[in-house]
Amino acid sequence: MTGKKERTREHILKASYALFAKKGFKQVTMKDVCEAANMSRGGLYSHFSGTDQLFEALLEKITEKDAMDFQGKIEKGMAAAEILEEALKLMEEEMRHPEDSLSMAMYEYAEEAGSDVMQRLNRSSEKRWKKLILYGIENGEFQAVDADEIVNMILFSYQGVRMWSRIIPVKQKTVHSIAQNIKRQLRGERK
Amino acid sequence: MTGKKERTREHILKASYALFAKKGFKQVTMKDVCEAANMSRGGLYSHFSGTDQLFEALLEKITEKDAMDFQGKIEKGMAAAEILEEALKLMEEEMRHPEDSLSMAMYEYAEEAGSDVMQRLNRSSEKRWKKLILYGIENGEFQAVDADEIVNMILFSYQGVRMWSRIIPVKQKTVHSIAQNIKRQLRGERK
DNA sequence: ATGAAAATCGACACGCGTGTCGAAAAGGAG
DNA sequence: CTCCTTTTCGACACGCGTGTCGATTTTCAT
Repeated sequence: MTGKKERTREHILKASYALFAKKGFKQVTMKDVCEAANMSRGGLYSHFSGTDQLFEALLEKITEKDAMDFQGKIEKGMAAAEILEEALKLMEEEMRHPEDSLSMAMYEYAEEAGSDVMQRLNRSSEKRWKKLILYGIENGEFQAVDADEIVNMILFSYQGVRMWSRIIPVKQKTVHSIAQNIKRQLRGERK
Repeated sequence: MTGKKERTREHILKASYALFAKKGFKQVTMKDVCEAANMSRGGLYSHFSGTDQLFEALLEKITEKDAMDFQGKIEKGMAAAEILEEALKLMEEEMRHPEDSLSMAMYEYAEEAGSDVMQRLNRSSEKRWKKLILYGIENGEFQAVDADEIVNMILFSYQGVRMWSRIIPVKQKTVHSIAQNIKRQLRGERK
């Protein structure tokens, strides 16, 4: 008996995800949301006071989901290289379907709402990746290059491609060669 | 005697550049522009029918300026590596002052107006860079790796950093190491 | 200097999204 | 089933940006 409120809240979040992914942040109005969720403006406002709060709730829900990701795999004893491989695959996949990702909405939101939330999010991404890389170094799978720098490189390259792939056709090959480049640097290869 | 119209047109473009750089595309209203240019709404509308047209005019003016850039230097016989160095320096500089660049506005504009303009712009960037790289290969300065791939890598990495640097603090070192990476790949170095 | 053409003004009506509020409906504990 | 609480509804007033238009001022060739 989760309560009606909780249930419609989930319903709204689910409905709005699709909207934000498709249209970005600013283009989405409360009117859009209530249409997508099949409810009235008044009803919607009693759950979320505006698109800002709605989007924040959405972000929270999503990030808490994949926060556990790396950590769990590390604890299971999976090889760092393998975890990396999976993560890169996932990112490549995301880039093939940019219209399903929130990256653009996140950018617009950060632009409007001030960068605090985004900086926090970014720091948490950095932390997760750094942990993975240090774990890999410990295991002797990765080379002891500057972990922070590599993390930055990974995150920025991907953010860039992810965002622009919504606008400019990005070739499979380009994405792939970025991934290769990352792997090569981590392995410390000289070829 | 360039004609009043021409002159105020330039004046408007100049005033709006600062606006677009600071606020992006969508946040800029015709009202903002006429305030910044010290003129009335009616007057402004007799020059530009809306922010779309205004921004397009601005883009055109800007891109035609640096279109000649590489070509001119190549013709002067400057070394490819030196041209590259200068271009990278310029980009690093731009990233230190993201609030003066139109990158965010360009992205928002593309998102709204459809990607045609942006794709055209991108193709022209690609062409310029490719020409430079081929020129470098011809001279024996660069290695004959896949030119298209490298160009893509350059453009995407920079776009990504450029945009996110408006939101997330980007360390000097990160930007620099991206540049290093590009140079290394072009030189075909193995270290 | 002068008058036709060009450029500018600012008030107007409009569309759209917002956030609120009292009435109506649905929920759910006993 | 009943009754109090929670949730939903949709109409309202508001703010803001838009694009237009006839009146007014400025420009510039003669």
